[in-house]
Amino acid sequence: MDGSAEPRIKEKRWKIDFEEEMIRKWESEDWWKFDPNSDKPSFVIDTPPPYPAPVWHIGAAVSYSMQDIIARIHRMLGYNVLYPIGMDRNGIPIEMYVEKYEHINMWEHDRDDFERLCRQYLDQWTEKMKEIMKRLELSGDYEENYYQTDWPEYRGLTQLTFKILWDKGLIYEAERPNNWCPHCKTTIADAEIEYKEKDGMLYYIKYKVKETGEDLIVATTRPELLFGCKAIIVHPDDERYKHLHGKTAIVPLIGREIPIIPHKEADPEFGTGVVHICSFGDVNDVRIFRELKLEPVKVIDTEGKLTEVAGKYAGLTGKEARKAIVEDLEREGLLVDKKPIKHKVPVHERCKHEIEIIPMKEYYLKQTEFLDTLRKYVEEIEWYPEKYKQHLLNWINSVTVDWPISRRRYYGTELPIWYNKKTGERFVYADGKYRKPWKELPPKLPEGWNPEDVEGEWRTLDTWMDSSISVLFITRWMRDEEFFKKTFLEGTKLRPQGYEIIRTWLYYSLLRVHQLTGKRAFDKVFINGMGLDEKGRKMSKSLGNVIDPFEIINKYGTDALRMYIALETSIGENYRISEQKIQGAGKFLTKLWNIARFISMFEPAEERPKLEPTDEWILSELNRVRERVIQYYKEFDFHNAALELRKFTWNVFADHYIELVKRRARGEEGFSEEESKAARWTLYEVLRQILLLFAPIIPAITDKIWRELYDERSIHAQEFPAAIEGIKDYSELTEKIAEFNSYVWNTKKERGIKFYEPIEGIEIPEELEPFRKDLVATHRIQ
RNA sequence: GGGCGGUUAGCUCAGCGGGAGAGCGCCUGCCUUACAAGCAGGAGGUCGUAGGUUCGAAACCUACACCGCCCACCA
Repeated sequence: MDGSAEPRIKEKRWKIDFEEEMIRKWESEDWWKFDPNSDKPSFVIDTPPPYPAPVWHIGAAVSYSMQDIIARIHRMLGYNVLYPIGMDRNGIPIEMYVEKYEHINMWEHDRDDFERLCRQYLDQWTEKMKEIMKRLELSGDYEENYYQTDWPEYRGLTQLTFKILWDKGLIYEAERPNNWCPHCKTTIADAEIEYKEKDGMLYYIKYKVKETGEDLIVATTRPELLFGCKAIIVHPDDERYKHLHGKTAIVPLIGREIPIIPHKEADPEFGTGVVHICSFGDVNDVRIFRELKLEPVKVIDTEGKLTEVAGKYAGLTGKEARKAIVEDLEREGLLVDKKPIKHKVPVHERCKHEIEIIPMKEYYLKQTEFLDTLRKYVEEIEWYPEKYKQHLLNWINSVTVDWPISRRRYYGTELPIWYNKKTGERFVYADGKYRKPWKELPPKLPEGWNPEDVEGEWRTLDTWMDSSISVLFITRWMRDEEFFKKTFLEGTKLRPQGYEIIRTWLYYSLLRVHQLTGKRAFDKVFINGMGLDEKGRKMSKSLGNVIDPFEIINKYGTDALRMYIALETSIGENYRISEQKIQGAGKFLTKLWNIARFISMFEPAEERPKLEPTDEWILSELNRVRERVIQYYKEFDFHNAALELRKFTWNVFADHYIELVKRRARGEEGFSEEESKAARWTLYEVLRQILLLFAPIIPAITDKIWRELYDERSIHAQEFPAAIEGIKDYSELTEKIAEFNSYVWNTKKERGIKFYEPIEGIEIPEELEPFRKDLVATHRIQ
């Protein structure tokens, strides 16, 4: 009989509409859920909770797609995968947004109402964000294991960790010079600082030496800080100034007498080689003040304005003061020179405003004493790719001071502290329930405290205090012992994230989880690269090269985007996003669809028939590919898996095997029913395995075909296929077969014979003898 | 200043001790009843520069140049 019929797959090509159809189907299914009762090993993915925003960056879409590929791979490898979707909603960005668009000032607005406004916008965006994530085919848990970092349940846990660490003596309060953002009006940690190259002016200012009366020229970019000047340093070996060691300098304008000290931090090559040490121009000043036990002077206040120590300049902003002071110095002949200079200034990564170093009373979390343990953890973790291990080590090695964790902001988790105004005592209380100390009392007060005298803390915690325990939250630490054991204690824990938050999210997570549980937070860390534009530049609003993921998805579909991701991005490398490439990757979907459509014309053979050598060849080649692909998957290398699979599917299976068995499958050219059945069985089997192996990367198209041809139950509920047993291994001959086919096609072309017309005088090489019948039929060799 | 990564076909990149490769683009011929978003064929590179190790180097070593990123106390 003729084994072919009308194809069961009707549409001529894969349509984007099918993606939405699949996504809707998945929503009502359960294969993506973590099953607490399963005996399978747990695999926990501590996905980065995105910060909700009205639009999403294509780079983020790519990163999250990669995480989803990893999740799907592990389900199909036989793991019980916990893949929660979370939203990070605490912190400055939403506050700044509300201030801008509601035209209000946070400090002048009622706090309750301000928080309500924050929540209102966040809720709106959170829903939008979930929609985007679903449309990206992210198979995370949006239900039972969904979370938000501003949930009472989450914030309550953060407060509980504060209390635990407080009781352990790891948190303390101190007044120290801190990074202060005058724009956000809060202290920030070193990890939140970045450096920006700026044009500045280097001013050469005349100091006097008291003992000798000579001039001493100091070069500085910030003359307004001279009110905080407490010392002059010169390099110990600098011949020009050796005679001044131990002498006294007089600060211009204010006449303060300060010591001249030899110190190796002064670079003889820079400026005049003379440095004035002021509170506080930079971390160097902080260090030298501490080293020399100098008493700091507060020159800049929390508003970024000069304090009363600046006399007539008090109340001016730093910039205004600088201008006025420079003018005055110039008038009095104290300014000898000024030169433009390019220098890097520290800015707050959130708002990009220059930070000041100001002594503030804040709470600190001890971290320096844990660095050795963290270094050990870093070595134990499996890194994908390995090279980012060094990034974290570099950061750990640069940590020298404890982490300031209190923030002067509103939308965050408050420090769970109450103060007794009468006695000055402090009460730290938390039990897992979220409380706002500035508006409510704890369930109990220390003995002898009168509620009338109690004042609650208003400050919030650094948002990294919340997000750094995400892995504990999702594994239900302190909330569900059994779940925690099954996931955190017994499971494999993966942290996938971008490299830009290695020193924050990853570092703080390792630190905090260790402090709280004594355990290493993760077994594996996967660092994804960053999306650049076609020319290799960062995407930014100012360059106007930002791509909206929805533009791409509406045009080419999510599967095409994901195929592009797998094909084009090496693990951990930055990648260039170009529409052309996404379009190119999408071509494979059409090809795969048509392969399936072609195969769907045939009756599937239920039982495995006796196979022909050509069938054994493609199956043995498939066995090899299958093994390599699964190995790649285990190493998170879906890039090479995709390349391998595409090559096999397109350039071996479609181009050669399908061509070789077309006629046999149809039962033409005198092939027997048994022989035809063998071809049909093999076609279905190879496609089945290709679909399974491709499913994590292109989930919609593979599932659509799967359901049409194989099983109504989703392909994503399946495991990867096993090797095919009991066949002769012809995989060594793949090259030879391809070469022979090319040779015949070439010859026909040279002789002007159409591909489907017969040809004479072609010898079949001896080693291809087993495939003679299929070769003869395919090429119509006479 | 320190560290890491890179420099291979027009573009993007893989290869990391014995045949210089892929995708996209380009050229030529084909509507061969799965697929023209396809099929078949083809052009194109002294593998950044200079040394060295080796029977043999794009790959290993050294130096240099250029590019990118990270860290750091340029006041």
